[in-house]
Amino acid sequence: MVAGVLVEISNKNVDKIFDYKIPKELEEKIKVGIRVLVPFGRMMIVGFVLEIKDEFNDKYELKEIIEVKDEDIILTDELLELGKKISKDTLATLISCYQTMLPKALKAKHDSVVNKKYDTFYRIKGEIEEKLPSKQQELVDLIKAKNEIIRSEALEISSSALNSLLKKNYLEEIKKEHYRVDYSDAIVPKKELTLEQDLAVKKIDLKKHDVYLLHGVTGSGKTEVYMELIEKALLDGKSSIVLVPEISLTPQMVSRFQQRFGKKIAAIHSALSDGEKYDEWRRIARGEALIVIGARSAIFAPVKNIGIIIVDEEHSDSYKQSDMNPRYNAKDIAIIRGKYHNCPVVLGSATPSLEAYARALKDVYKLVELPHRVNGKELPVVNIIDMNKEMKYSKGHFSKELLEAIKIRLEKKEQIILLLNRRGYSSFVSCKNCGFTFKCPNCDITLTYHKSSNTLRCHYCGYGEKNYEVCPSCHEKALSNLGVGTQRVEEELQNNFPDSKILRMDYDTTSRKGMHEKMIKSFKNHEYDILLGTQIVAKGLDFEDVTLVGVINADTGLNIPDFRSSENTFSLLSQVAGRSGRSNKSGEVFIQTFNPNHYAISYTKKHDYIGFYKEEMSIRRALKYPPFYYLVSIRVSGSDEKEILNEALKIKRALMRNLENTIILGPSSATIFKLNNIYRYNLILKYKKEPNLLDVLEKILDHYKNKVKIKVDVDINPSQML
DNA sequence: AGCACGCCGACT
DNA sequence: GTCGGCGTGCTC
Repeated sequence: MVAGVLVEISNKNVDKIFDYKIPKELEEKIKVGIRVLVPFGRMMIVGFVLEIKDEFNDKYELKEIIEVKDEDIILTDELLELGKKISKDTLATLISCYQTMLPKALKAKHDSVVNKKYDTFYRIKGEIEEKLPSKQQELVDLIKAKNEIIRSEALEISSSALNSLLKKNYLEEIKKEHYRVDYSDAIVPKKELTLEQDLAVKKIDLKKHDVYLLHGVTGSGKTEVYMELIEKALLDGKSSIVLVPEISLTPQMVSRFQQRFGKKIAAIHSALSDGEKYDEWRRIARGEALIVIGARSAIFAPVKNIGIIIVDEEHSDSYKQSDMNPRYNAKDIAIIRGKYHNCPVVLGSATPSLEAYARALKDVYKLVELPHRVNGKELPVVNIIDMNKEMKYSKGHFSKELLEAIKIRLEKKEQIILLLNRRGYSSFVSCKNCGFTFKCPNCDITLTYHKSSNTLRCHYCGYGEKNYEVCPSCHEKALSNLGVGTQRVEEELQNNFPDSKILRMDYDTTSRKGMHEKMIKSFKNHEYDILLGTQIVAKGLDFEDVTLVGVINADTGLNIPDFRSSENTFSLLSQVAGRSGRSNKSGEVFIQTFNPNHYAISYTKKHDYIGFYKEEMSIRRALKYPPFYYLVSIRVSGSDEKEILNEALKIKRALMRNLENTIILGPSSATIFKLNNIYRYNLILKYKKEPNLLDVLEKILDHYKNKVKIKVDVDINPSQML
């Protein structure tokens, strides 16, 4: 017998099946989907068994498999097929796909580090006829009563009694695996659904595959809908996967699932150690955990009989892996798995991605709506503050209106959330007088300021011009590059309200394990009056006493050199506005901006998703961006700047020769042009229909696969354009 | 990935 | 003449 093995080296040259003889003594143990140790060249390497066959390849002598690494199958047929599909769609090596599907502990470099832990239990073995000393008898009685007993409990009674019983061979020893993560039992029964929620649940057919877009305003109770659907699947004996953008940022969501479903859940998050992740993975594989909740990679959870897949906050770009291969999108994987299991996939959001909403309108996805808040209240009133006017009176970060509103809420002892938008911190030039920013005439993307050359450049097409002294719009000498730090804003806030208690939450203060959760708890307990933070404060948090939300600088996000910057800004502002007035008290929102007329801001004020959608779609259509066109970004990087640019141009020419209906932009320098002495150039492809595209790209990658000095990375449907 | 083979430059 | 540079190719 011969096994086809894929070795654990992520390199296009060895990304194929190598055949090995199966020694007689291993024949029983070798199964498709397990890992084995094989000799490879002069090395010993772990690989995955992908096929088992009879016939020999007699061109050369085959080597033998050395040993078996797994007793149980770790890649099921479904996951094996899924890996092949991802590899094909993303042009990544097959082995890299399998590796991302598995927890770290199952990868070659780690598997000696993580050990399974066991608990020892004892049971009575047969009849005991002799008369036992009292302590031993006590122990025997206890074990008889409980059927079995854990070692620690036995030791509490008497270690010597236990030892004597063991010596006399009266006890049977049982080893049970000890999981490092423990969940308490379910304690909270389900809430009564509102009519609207109930209707949404009924629209989703659990018996067949369809993709649903659940468009529910902030506070409309999407989570209750998810839980009801999961419960229905559970009654049918089926499991579920729930994806959330970043699980460490949504502890409230996890705890609600835990309270409702108890030990049936497995929460996979970054705070878990490799060993803990491994334990969770095995609990899932054995069917002990039926509800998996986690970030992007949780879509690969080894659940068997899936009844529903939920992707919460589907507009989030965190579902796309963009920093390494395979550059996959968990939403795509969700749909593939949904088809395989013939179960629905529910994409939920208050501000759906344009792609998803466009598909819903075309009936590719089924649209389910939750237009009202569960508390029956209207969405909070949003006030837009024109900071161009404000800046004439004060030089701080706060407008008079916002300060006044904070004062009133503090007096009423209500809570406040302030968002300092730090996304797009990269330098761009804007006019302090009129708010003018420089845009690329070809791409409608904010130009990035390059200090060294004093130029403004477009990172899409490479367009560049010299920086200006005077604002071309209002002719004032008021151009500057903007940037604000949280500490400075905190100081200013404290000076204005010396008696208020301010909690600052950003990536610096929450990086320590568990800090984020602790902060949320203390804010919920009213230990603080004001929560000041970055994007973190916008994510699905539910604070009853928050009645005022302020956005200090709505603009920075608009100036990110990315065609999605308006969409992302609209989405962020809508999300953070939704934190206000979630219980009985009605809420209000203040948004400070230098662009009060920008549509991303004016539609936030009106809570008008559809209006925003229509306006943004017309821009996307005109400029040939998704969802009208598909994008591919190609990055060429290496240490020799001239050579890299040259190769990028060669690739462009090759693409132009082989593709008919594709627009090719660039090469242009990447946002971070030089990183660790590696230069990076980008090409961007836009196309509607190009059947040969994957083949052409594959050929280009093949051409560069042996070149050490030049690296070519392809990102299909990139989520951001850096 | 890791290792051997092989074909040109500066050295005991 | 040789030691060693890393560019190229191969691993069942």
